[in-house]
Amino acid sequence: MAPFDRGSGEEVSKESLILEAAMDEFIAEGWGGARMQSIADRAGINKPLLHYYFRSKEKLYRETVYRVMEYFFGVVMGNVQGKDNFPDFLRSFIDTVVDETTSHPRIPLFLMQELSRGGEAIRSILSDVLGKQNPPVTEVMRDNILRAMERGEIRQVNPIHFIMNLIGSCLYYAMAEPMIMEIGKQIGMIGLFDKKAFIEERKEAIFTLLYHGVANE
Amino acid sequence: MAPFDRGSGEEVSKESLILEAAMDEFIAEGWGGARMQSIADRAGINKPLLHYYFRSKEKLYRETVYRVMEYFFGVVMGNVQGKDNFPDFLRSFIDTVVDETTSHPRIPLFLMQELSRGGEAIRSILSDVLGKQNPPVTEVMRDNILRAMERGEIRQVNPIHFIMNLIGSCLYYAMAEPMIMEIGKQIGMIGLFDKKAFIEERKEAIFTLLYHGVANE
DNA sequence: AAATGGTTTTACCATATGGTCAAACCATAG
DNA sequence: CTATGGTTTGACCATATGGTAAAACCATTT
Repeated sequence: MAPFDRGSGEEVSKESLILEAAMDEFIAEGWGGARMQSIADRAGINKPLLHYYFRSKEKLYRETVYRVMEYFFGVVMGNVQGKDNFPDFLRSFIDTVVDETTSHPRIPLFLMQELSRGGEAIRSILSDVLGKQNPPVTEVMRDNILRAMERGEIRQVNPIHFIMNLIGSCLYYAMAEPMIMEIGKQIGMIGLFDKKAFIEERKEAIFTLLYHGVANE
Repeated sequence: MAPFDRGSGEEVSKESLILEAAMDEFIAEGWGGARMQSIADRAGINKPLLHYYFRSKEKLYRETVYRVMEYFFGVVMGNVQGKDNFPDFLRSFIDTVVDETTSHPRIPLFLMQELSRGGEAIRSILSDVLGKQNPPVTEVMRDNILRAMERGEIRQVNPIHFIMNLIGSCLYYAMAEPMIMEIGKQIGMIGLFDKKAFIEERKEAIFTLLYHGVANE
């Protein structure tokens, strides 16, 4: 299911159509390169109608960022909460983020691109989105790590660094795929390429590395 | 030293000035949002002069991408080659990439942004840049990992996955700093903030996690 | 001094851009 | 049928964009 499908069967609301189109355009062209006309074209409508639904480019953009983050953090939350066992938690997070970003690689790239605009927007939106979850995913993750440390299951680590390593590892492939393929070819490490198998391998590799990295043997 | 300084003392060549300005602009606004006028302004020259030195926006852009990659891969190469001991190699790589990306966070964001345009350009440029190094950094890294595996110093791992986890971990903070700060605040994990100390902590955290992750205890 | 050749600037163009307005459309309610 | 109110459209505007032509500048050579 694509990020903005309202799910409810046949009819796709025009707003959703536009937001899907907007995301495609913004992610492909960047904020400054995105053209309202192109968004309209992608959505199969005309430009004035765009402005009818979303008054300005800025508003449409912010709404896009908001929905993307809400969607993404929602999915992660859904798969991560309730896992009170550290390996399960770790596996769920990795599986979710890797699967999600490889099937929608535009999402992390879009957010990164927004970060490269300075990060003001993302900061306020992030605080909005997290504020609406309770508890926020971020807290759930921190607590999982803290609890595992208390139980002596893992070494003492600073959760924020562990989380960064985890997220960085999970996002990198989807974001940098074209580079990875080139490097893989260069060093003869990627032969005939079965993407699905590679993704499974990837998830396993991340889990093994990070789990061994923190586990008290 | 900034990426494009020609180093040679007082005089800064006009090309370098322009490329610096171009990078600032492209990274802040994206390919489509970057304005030739802004680049000219940043460089303190006028627009026709821009076209005099770099015929078109496309050419200026490609040149920027090329130099950024050449610079970055060069720096990494310089610090990583000759480290035939695995922990040294790992430390050098982490130190280099973390320091480099935190002092020039625009670099990874710029490349990611280029990836979000589709990755065609980056693919061909990457193959160019790696082709001019001999051996290419990528091979040096792979070989370091393979040798450590042969020596039984580390577990059997797929080098390409290890490299991805390594790069992902090293890049993530610089790229996502505004998000991290927000999350850090949310989960009360970042107090009064000493950035320099945090960076050192970060490098240590990456090294410890990844080294324990692969080492044969 | 005159000529040369690289550099810099002024004035400009065709086109594309975000955005608007008023008219047209169209389903539903009275 | 007619009125209502949300939706859709064609025509349009002020402005900004990448790019160019040609003239002016200026240090060096002859």
